[in-house]
Amino acid sequence: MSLYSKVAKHLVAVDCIIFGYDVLDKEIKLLLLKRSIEPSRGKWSLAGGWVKEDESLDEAASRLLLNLTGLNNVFMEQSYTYGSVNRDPGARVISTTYFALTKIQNIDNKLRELNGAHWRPISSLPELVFDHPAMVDKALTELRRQIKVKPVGFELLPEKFTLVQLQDLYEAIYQKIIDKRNFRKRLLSMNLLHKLDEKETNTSRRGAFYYQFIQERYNNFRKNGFYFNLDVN
Amino acid sequence: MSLYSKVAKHLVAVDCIIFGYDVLDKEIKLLLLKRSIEPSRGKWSLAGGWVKEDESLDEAASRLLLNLTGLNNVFMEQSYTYGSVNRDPGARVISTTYFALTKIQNIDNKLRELNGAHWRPISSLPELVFDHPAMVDKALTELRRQIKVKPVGFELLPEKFTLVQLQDLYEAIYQKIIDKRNFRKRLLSMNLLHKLDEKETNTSRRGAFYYQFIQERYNNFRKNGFYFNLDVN
DNA sequence: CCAAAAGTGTTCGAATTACACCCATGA
DNA sequence: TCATGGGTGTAATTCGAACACTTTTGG
Repeated sequence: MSLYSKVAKHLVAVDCIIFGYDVLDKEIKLLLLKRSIEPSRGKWSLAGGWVKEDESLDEAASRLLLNLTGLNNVFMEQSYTYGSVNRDPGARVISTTYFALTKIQNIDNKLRELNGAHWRPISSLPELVFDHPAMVDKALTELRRQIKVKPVGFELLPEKFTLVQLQDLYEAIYQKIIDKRNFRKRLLSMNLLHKLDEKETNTSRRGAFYYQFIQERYNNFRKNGFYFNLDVN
Repeated sequence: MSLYSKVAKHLVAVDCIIFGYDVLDKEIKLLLLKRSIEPSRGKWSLAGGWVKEDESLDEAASRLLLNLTGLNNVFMEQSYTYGSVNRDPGARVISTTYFALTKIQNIDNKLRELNGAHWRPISSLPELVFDHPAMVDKALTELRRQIKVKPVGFELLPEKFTLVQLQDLYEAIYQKIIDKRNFRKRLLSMNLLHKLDEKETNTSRRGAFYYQFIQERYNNFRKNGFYFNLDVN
């Protein structure tokens, strides 16, 4: 510390943009909280917290997510660092955002409620504090970009899912209708999916087969890229 | 400040990955310095500095670039924030990187030399301190990604350039040979370039026509994207 | 007149898009 | 038996990739 004395130090926070996907109402949702402290107490915000002296930014983000949802080992990636002097009216705070993709049905709802966190669809978000709307925008843009190149979509679905559910997810993210036959053709040609014998029978009489992704191929795609381009300008 | 008392504060730095392109030897270069302070005094590093209390991260990065090169209003974009606890052996420092694209011939060489900064080709970088190699890698990946989607390549070229020079630049960035006819076809079909009457006559007897980009269309492309895909796997 | 770099079109194959009907099932 | 959502193939078009020769000019 002595080496770098006489230098300004800063409050550093981490804010998490936690995405979830609701298979039933086919909407991308964000996990949001009501602030319990001033400033802007009672307004909605992303899940945020301070970075401790002895933890990395990544660790801080994971800690926040764990405390809020009970989830560990979730897909999470740094998005952007917000450093305007007056972005937080309470003090000069520098904040790094992370976006996480979670399986909505896996989170610990006791923990969630204890923290006053709620899922809200991105199509009708409440008013967010500070520059949190910009944070959400940027993370969403990043999600749309990445989903073309990594199979991140699956992080949002349950372990077993139908092709219809998978397509619904992509349509929700792109906000665009996708041709069913072309979609299936592309996906199945990747040899990424394993068809199960089981059917999902709640949404239709006929039932739709469940699929799982083949873990090995999936990991490979995560590393080397995916190229599933639905070319949404 | 009082509102957020009792919270750890951090040293926050900015590091700039400053790219330049040398038309003559057709290489992408980085502007690097020898550290004048401990730790690692004498080793090479990116241009870095502390973030002041009353400036944003963006401002800090611009200030560093200005002090080092005399350049203002340069293409500069935040890349990533590095927050491992022990990344800097001297102290716990959180550092946000920015990458800048500069016209190598426009920088103030007096200032540059005064600061002990040198251009080094990315193909043979000296050993860099700390996690600076990772910072460079990430910025380079980002540059390669962006050049497909925004016409950022032009930021690295002089105002007037030949099609050969432009292609050389793309080849330097991609490390890949591009078909001359296809390259020109694509580029000219975008109506982005304006052919001048003047020729560059140093590199050939015949001479190659200079081009400029059409500012209006250029700005438009920067906003809305570009789709200049040379599809490098 | 020749060496050296600039400039210029066409063909082929692959990939993407558009598009409509049959199937299985429970009520 | 019928209403509902699940599942399937082919033809047309577009786009990207490959490829070689002519032009200009200073020495």
